[in-house]
Amino acid sequence: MARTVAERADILPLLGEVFREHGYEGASLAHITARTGLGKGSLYHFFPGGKEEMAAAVLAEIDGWFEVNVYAPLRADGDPAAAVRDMLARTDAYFRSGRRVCLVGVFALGEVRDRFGAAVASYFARWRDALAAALTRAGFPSAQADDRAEEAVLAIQGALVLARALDDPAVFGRALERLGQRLLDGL
Amino acid sequence: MARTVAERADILPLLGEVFREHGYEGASLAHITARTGLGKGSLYHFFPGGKEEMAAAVLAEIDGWFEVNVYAPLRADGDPAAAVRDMLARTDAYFRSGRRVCLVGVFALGEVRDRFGAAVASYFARWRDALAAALTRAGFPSAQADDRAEEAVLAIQGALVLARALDDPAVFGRALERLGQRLLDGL
DNA sequence: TCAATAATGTACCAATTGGTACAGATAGCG
DNA sequence: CGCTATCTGTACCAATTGGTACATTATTGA
Repeated sequence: MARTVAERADILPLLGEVFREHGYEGASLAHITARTGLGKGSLYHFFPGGKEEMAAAVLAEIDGWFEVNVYAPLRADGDPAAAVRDMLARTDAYFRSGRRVCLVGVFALGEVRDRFGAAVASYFARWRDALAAALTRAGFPSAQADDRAEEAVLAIQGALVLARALDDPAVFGRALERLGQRLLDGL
Repeated sequence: MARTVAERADILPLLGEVFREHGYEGASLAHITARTGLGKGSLYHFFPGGKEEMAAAVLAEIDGWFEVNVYAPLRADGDPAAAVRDMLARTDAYFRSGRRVCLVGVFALGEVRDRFGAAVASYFARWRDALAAALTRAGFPSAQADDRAEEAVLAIQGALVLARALDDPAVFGRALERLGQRLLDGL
């Protein structure tokens, strides 16, 4: 029988797309096999735990990507203003300028939040805290940094919801624009 | 056989809860019969169109509630500042101070958006436009009013996502607080 | 080359899905 | 009372759900 895929890691992005589009419950094995091109045999070989393990692996991969590309740079020494601008640019790229939905946000709203609650909470809490750390380094008092960071993380999620609801990705761009102007305002 | 319910309208709030908690796909007939206490017979008597008709009816009911209690007051003559404060109070009450999720937002993120796209888009567009109208009456230039209105609607949705993700309803209260302070700032 | 391991397709499973059909039961009304 | 329209439970349906079992095929390292 034909060998299809080399690495388990190769199919995580495909899996991510399926969960993003259909949510956890809606992502049926039929959808998954269709999108990944893998039969049940391969799927359950790579993920013996079934759908739950697939979703957990996808969450972990996303978490890792954000840790490396978004959170860590925010915490690192160096110009905090540049770090914030960088974060916005990477966020815009990741979410395809508002055309892509946030898997973690989708999971947060669904009943699956109970199953992956820790991963979901950690993703957002670390984003918020890393941003707050950058703002603190930039010179804001701790309370103000926390407040602005929470507002920014929340605005990104809201912008993704609204962009998709209105079918207008530009909403997302405008939200990031506002954050770029206001996050570091009043230093 | 026992008569259970008098009005079709009486079960819409129950249906709304089920869709809110499980999403469209996740809201199985089993969940629905359990929550409403109605058997399939009654359900399909009230909603011959099945789940789709149930979801549409719930969306219409929510839409109507917001039209009367939120959008119309924003558009009406009278003190725009008071209207905005009123909107925030009603929003806080409706979403149970962040403990309740927005059904329309949930639908917007899911694949059901394609099915109910018009209703979903209209809900958010009318909210944004009604708020922009109030801000314009308050004296803001049109462009600024539009920008602030979009930001506010988006912040409300984002706050609901973040509140649920972090399992911390207080996030929602803080977001509304910020909106109250900033929406009318700089007149 | 050849065994061991990794990968894969297929057939199968019980449970659940949304939905239909319909025979009863109930309620309101004259 | 009795008639009619409304309501409701039950049995049933084909399709799909997530998951298992297993024989077969590739690949790899010795």
